Amino acid sequence: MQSTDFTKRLLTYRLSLTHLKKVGLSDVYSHLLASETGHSASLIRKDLSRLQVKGKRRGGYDIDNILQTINAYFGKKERDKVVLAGMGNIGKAIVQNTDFEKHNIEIVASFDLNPAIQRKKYSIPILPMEKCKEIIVNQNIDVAILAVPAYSAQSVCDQLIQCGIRGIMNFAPVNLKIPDNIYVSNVRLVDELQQVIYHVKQQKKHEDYS
Amino acid sequence: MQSTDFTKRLLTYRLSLTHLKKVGLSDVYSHLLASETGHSASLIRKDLSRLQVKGKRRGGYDIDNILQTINAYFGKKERDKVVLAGMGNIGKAIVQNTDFEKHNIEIVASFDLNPAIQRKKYSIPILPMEKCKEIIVNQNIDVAILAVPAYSAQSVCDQLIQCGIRGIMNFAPVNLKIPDNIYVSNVRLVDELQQVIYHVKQQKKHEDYS
DNA sequence: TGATTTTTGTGATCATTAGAACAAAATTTA
DNA sequence: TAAATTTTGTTCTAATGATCACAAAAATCA
Repeated sequence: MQSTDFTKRLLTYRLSLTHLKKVGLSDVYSHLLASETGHSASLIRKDLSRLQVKGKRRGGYDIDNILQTINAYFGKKERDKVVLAGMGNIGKAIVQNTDFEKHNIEIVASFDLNPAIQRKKYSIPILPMEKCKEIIVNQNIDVAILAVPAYSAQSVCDQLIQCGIRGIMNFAPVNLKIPDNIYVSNVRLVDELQQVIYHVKQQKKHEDYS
Repeated sequence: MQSTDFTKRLLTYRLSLTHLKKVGLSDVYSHLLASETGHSASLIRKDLSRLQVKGKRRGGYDIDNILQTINAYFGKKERDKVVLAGMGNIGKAIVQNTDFEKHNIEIVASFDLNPAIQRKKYSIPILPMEKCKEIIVNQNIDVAILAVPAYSAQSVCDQLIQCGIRGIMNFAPVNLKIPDNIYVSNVRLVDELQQVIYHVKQQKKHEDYS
């Protein structure tokens, strides 16, 4: 299973539209949204058409209408609950990141093997791994953030799936082995940076020839 | 400018291959690498062919050979240097993440407005924003990690570009306005998680119909 | 009112890319 | 040595997806 570009674009649109709304706009032309997001105007019109968002010819699209439709697309009626595994550097950063909360995503608990970390005070409960089944089953959680070290990633992943987790955002630099009804999104920070470095090098090389 | 799937796949291959090597293998079949990475065997053969990596018919590919070729592709002869802007939660997590170091990427310094953070001890120097030009120009840095709050992201981004930065890994949830010779990779943690949640919901919905 | 301009909405086209399929090579087995 | 098997390497095909281009609509202007 893999993510579509379409859903990714919608979230980009949402980001720009909330910004534009904050700045005071209530309507937007496909062309403006294009320059904000970096996607072409015609692609944006097609995406909106696919969402069945109607614009006014020569009047643009209603921002609130688009935003509501995008949120409906992602089924954001009630709060989404997730769990976190691993309270290392990345786990801490995630817990302290207020953006999840802003988008109505609640991290209900985190699991960590280290009892010292469990005793520290965070805004959410830090529990030993054994509690994971209890929380996931009782609170009916589908999605987990995996932020444990590489060496334990696969086994923690297996445990989470065992408990009923269906989707994982994985920060560990490993290619997880998973059944194909489980959705995994790999966040590879090093790879991402490596690609930026690569593209810059390429561009510089290209400039040298001109 | 945008990232290709090809380069992204190469890094996935690298990840699996280093793992397989560690486990004791020296050769690999396209089929095995396929099951490790989740890409199809024929696509992997095509990618390797494109890299001009030769395999032995019925003998598979030499792992070291692939790894060397991939590293050469990314120009990893010498150490790559980058700077970091922002020492909030994400900035700290990045500085403490040892994976960058492992891949021969050096974060040479971080910039932050807060003098209290500047005085704390980290493995790299934390400097006021004013020092940014000096560091970037003197050390000839091309790439920056942008981990500042959303409200200051655009202005810090502009400063970095002013100093000569050509590529940015951006963690701030904003669509940066940049000249089109600058490469930006957006790491949208909330969006990523939102997509996982979405796909799981979709799959569950789909199951209900069967 | 009629002409002109602006912007949406969509059909057609073009390009990219993944996968299927198969021939060539190499190794094993009988 | 000959047959069978396995795996690469590449061509062909199909599908996806983005852009182009233009018609329809709506608003402004003369």
